[in-house]
Amino acid sequence: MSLKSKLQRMKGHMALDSEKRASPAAARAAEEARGQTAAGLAAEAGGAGAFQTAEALAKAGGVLEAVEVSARAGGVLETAEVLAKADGALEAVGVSGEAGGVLETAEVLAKADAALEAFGVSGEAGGVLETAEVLAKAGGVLEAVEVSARAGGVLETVDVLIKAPGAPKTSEVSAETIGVFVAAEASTEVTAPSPADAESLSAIPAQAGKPPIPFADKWSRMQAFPYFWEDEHVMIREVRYPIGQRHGAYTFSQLNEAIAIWEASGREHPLSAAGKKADELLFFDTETTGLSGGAGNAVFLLGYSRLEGEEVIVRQHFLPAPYAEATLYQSFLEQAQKSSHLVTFNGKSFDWPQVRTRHTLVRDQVPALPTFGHLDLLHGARRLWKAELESCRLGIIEQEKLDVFREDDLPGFLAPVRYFDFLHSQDPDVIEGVLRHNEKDVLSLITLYIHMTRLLADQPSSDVSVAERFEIARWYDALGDQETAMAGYRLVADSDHVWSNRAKLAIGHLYKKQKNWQQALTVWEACIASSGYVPEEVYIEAAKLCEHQLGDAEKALRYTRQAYEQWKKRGTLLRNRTQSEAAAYQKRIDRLQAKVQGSAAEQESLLSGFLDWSDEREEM
DNA sequence: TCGGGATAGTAGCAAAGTCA
DNA sequence: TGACTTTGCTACTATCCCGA
Repeated sequence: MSLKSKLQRMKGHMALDSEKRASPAAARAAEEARGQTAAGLAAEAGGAGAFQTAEALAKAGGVLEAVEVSARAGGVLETAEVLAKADGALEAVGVSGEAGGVLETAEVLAKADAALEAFGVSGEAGGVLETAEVLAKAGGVLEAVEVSARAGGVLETVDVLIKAPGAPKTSEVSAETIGVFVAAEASTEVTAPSPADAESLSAIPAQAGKPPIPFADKWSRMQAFPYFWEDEHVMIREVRYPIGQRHGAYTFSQLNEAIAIWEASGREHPLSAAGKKADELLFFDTETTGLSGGAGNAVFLLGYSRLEGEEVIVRQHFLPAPYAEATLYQSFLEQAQKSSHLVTFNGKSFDWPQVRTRHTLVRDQVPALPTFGHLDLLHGARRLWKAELESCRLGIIEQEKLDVFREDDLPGFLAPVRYFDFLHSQDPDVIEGVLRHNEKDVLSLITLYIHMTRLLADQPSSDVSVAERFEIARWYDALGDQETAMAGYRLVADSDHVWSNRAKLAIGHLYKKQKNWQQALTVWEACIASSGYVPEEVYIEAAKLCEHQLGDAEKALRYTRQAYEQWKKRGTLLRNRTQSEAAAYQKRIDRLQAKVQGSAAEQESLLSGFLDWSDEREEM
């Protein structure tokens, strides 16, 4: 049975009246039994007759009442077993779940091939984790994820499923899940609001001539309101934080300090915000329906945070239906144009190209995208922490560097699943996890920017590791800021860190660029004299300097031989490289040898000439 | 899974200097 | 004068790895 038909079956169960499923005779029995239930069975529930009564009720079609009674009587497991056989699975789990017997019930139902329904309802009853574990063992992995996603227990479920024997990889689950939902989305209509939901529409004041917003009260509770344009609407969620609010290691107000730091430093740097105001920086992140890029991949959420006065405002523009893209961009551009620079994490490669691609499809209807400046923090983060962190994903950096710890965060790979589910149900509860995930992302971008600024500006109060200091110096070196690079390298060179000699090598290179040959040689010779590991490059650089700038071929030969000996000892796994490098060493040695011998012969010749001349004098 | 930006490494070239 | 070496630059390629 396909997931879609299972879901429809599930809905069908919910809608079916139990009497219609029972025979007319059974319906009459149920009427009688229910009368008894209401009148007297509750009182008897604690007695030994509860189970039998429940069985009778179940057979008579009074499933719901039967479970309620037997659950109170403590006979949940047995009742559920009977009910499962009686095709009353869905209701049984619902009630027994509320009665606290979720795990046992689900186990029974899983065996009765009613896994999906069991999980759906028990998940909603709060027993997601346990149920998922049971279902995973019962082989209902994919269904477990699908339904638990609806029940809001995604993270735990996935965790359980990954650990379950024979479970597919997370990515496989999500890929298959996405596929299922894409198919479902293509073939189903948006669910009409129930009478209860219709009632909730009044939460947002009715606007003349505007269509009603499904689940308006839920949107309202999530601080989201509709934005109408050209007969369509998108939802805009807005959350405000006081500027003094802390997010991880810093308060938002420290963004102003970060900008002041760049102003004061006078340094040219790709991450510099010198000359900009805080509200010109848009900390931006999107959520999309996939990773593959191209026009088939829609951006359904444009989120950003921005300092505005004494507040940080998170604003999220959400696409409630695929046909409202023009409205999405119209609403976004109205706000975004107030800023001049995007600050993103991998946004140069991912987010912004996606936005550009999708905007192209509606460019005739909406304003052009502004030509933003763009600070992409990914590449800087990688420069600083590539050697130190297992990965430079934002989540890892948050934990290791920013003191930001997320609780109950929705994994990014489930965002498309949730979105397709939303398109199906229009229920904002389904998408809330994605909005909160995005909100955290755009807030963490502020914290990350403050942190990186403080490191790069080498603030006295910032706790910079030696490794970070070296990478920062290397960055300034690459940017041509020799003074800042030199200062950083010196601190590392003077430390007892393993990278001390790497820093000395770099300092020598800087002196060499400045044509300060003697200083370069002094640094490299200090490196050679050190007790730590000396890269061969240091010997070779010293040799080049001695040969070409200082005219000391003998010293150059000595350093080249030292480098070659060390290189031979160290060895290498790459055969071709070994041969070519060995040949290069030998060639250099031969050339220097010839030079040394030549100069010795020349000296001898000069000396002999002098002696000849002396002899001549003496002869005179 | 894929696109793309950044980085590192390499190749090619011209210019300058040195040397036989 | 030509061969060789280094330097500095540009262009290209390979690799990494991040986003949902």
